[in-house]
Amino acid sequence: MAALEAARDLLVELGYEALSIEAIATRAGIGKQTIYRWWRSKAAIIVEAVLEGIIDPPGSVIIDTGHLRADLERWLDSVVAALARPGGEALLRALAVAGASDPAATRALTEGLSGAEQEALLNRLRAGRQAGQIRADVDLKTTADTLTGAVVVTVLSRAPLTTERARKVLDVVLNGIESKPTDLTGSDRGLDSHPDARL
Amino acid sequence: MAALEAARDLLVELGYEALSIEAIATRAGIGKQTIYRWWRSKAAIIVEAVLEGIIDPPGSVIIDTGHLRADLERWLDSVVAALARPGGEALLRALAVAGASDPAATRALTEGLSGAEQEALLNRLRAGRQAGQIRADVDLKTTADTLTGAVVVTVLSRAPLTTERARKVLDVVLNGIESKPTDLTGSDRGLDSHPDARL
Amino acid sequence: MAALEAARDLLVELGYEALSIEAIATRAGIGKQTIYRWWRSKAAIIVEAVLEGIIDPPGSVIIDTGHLRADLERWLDSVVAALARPGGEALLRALAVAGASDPAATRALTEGLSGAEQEALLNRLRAGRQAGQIRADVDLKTTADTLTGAVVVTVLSRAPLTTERARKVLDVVLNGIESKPTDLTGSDRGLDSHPDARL
Amino acid sequence: MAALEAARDLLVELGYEALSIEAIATRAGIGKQTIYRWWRSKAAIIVEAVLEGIIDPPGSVIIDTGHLRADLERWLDSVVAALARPGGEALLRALAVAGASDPAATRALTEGLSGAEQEALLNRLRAGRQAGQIRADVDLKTTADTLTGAVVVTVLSRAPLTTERARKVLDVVLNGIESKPTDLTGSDRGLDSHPDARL
DNA sequence: ATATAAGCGAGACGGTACGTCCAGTCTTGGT
DNA sequence: ACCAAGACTGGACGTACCGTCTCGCTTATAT
Repeated sequence: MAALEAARDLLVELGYEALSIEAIATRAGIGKQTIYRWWRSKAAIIVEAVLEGIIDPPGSVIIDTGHLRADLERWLDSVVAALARPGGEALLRALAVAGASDPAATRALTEGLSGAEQEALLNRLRAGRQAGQIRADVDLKTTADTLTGAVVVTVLSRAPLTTERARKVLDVVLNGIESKPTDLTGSDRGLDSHPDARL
Repeated sequence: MAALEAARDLLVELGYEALSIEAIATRAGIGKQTIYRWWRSKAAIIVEAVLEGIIDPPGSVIIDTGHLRADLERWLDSVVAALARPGGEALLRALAVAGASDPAATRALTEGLSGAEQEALLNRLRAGRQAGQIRADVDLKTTADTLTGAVVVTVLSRAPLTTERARKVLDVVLNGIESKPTDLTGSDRGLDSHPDARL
Repeated sequence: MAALEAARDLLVELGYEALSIEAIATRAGIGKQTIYRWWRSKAAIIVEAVLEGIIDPPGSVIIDTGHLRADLERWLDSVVAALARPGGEALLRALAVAGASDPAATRALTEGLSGAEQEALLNRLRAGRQAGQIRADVDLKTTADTLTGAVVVTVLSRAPLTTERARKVLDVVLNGIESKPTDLTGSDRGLDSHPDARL
Repeated sequence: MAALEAARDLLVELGYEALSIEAIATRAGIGKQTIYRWWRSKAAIIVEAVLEGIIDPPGSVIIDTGHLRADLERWLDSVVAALARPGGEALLRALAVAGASDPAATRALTEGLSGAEQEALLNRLRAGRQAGQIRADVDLKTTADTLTGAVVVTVLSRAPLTTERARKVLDVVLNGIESKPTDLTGSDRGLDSHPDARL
């Protein structure tokens, strides 16, 4: 649909707030009414553009090599890379605003976008649990949300989202922060052969 | 300032997007120009109202009883309670939108609001580290962001933020998700030497 | 058009300067943009209202009974009567201001309004010339302007425009002021040869 | 007063409508309140500037050489010249608008400006009547108003005010337009040795 | 093959809010 | 004590969009 492509272009040029339905219609060379016939709001247009892949979302890659930490690192790296593309962070912010403004958009996004993205992440975590890499009593949904939450907050607060930061987040989520007084041998520390894991 | 109180009231009544500077001026019984003289944007008004305490942010209580987990539970409970107040979640969403719309607002919020809130949280974490309750190599800033991030995404995605959910988040962050003490054989550790583990 | 009627009413109530486009739109129950779509300025609205007859201009009646002086007297009387109507003088002043403010309005008024009004007057004068009642070398356009000019200045200077005053103007224009028939000696004519008489 | 000079400058630069009291105060380097202390309105400022000679009015010269027509021609020429100066016509229009907007300004102008200007013209006409050059029953005030009225209307209608036009006006007012059937000898025509009198 | 209708572009419409300018009043601080 | 400086409420400016509403002009079916 020309409207979605026009919306994408204008979103990049102007940002979400300055984006107007009128401008989308004009740019797309279609009537305003046609837009209203298909979408309820500005947020709905952007959401659909994302879900339809016209705006390519800050996609990420989740694979399963059997090594949980490595896979999650790879995933976080791909997220960082996706957001580092021009307009990547702006798009995530736009989606956040669209979601905050419109409950329907929120639902569509969490079901659609996260339905692809988060589900893949969850699957990897489930596999990790089955492989005994993840404690059985951990809530995997919470884990996924915690990981993405750290990313979202970083972007919303306009802090630079670097690979290092991603590593630190991963370290917290994988290892927790509590010191284990019962495990002074550092049995699992030795296994952590990544000296830069918490740079 | 009457403007800030009017902004607060209208924010609760209408939400951030529907909030207009004209309405704030009318409600406050002041001239529109006066608002423009003091604030650059709608976001700036809300930010100042929050920082000045006219809008009381979803504030929280952080105390130090020496028991880290209990203190963090108490803190998260207070956050949940604050957001459960009428307009609490809407306010957080409004702040997120304000921050996403206006870089200056982002900075002011992260420095001001988190400067009080997050700093207190960080202090508690530092105390915990000194007390040996937190691993020395953990990045405390990341920890704080991860905790708040989980809260923020939950609210932004309009999922119910319950005490249970808060407990689960805390469990992940405190304990991590990796199973360790029961798995001293390092069954999956062999993979750790994958050369591409941190690509 | 509702806008023109609203403009007319408000012009009478408030006067030209206090008249606002916003008030016209509100009174007419139309959007402000609609007004801007059709007219460039406040002056243009008033001008069109006059030309369309929504505001009926201080119209006058010019007939041809063959008796020049009587016809002009009748015309002037009708002008006086028209201006004596409530808002009549105010309207003329408003038109003067509109014309003074906006060159386009000036043109429209002189071509449109005077195009009807002045043309009729000119026609009567032409008929008078053909009938030998008016000197052949008199510039009729100048004559018409002189008559209306006397009326306009009177109104602009807020002097009472009475039938008596109209009669006096007519006397000047019809007869001239120079005493002639009784002064055939040309007592002051000797000066006529002054070389600088028309510097 | 600096305010009057600032008003004059801004009047030339911007025109009457675009002239603002705020701009006058700023330009004059004085407080707005000071202006309101001395003048009631924008019109009042302009009027006083004219009356005080800060804005020099389209002044004219009326002399008495004994030759009525020549003197009036000379006067009209000086009026034409004054209005031909840059901003001359604009000033007259501004005064017309000021007068139309503000009754007090009208009075001040007609008493002040015309008190100098018109009085001199009236005096010349009175002298002409005493010399028998003007019919005894002519209303001299009306005559003066008719002459100035023709000038004012010409300027307001944005028609070019030329010497030729002034001559034609003078011809009408001096000679009248009616042909004199009882004076076929053309006694007074011969005296009119100005072949270009009605160009 | 022609009539009917459905979808579309275009854009006018009544509105709301924008951000700016100025009116006219009031307060403050320096001379 | 005055006055420049300028903040204040109020209100109009002219613009941008909103979401609704006709308009004609395609196309595309259904008679």
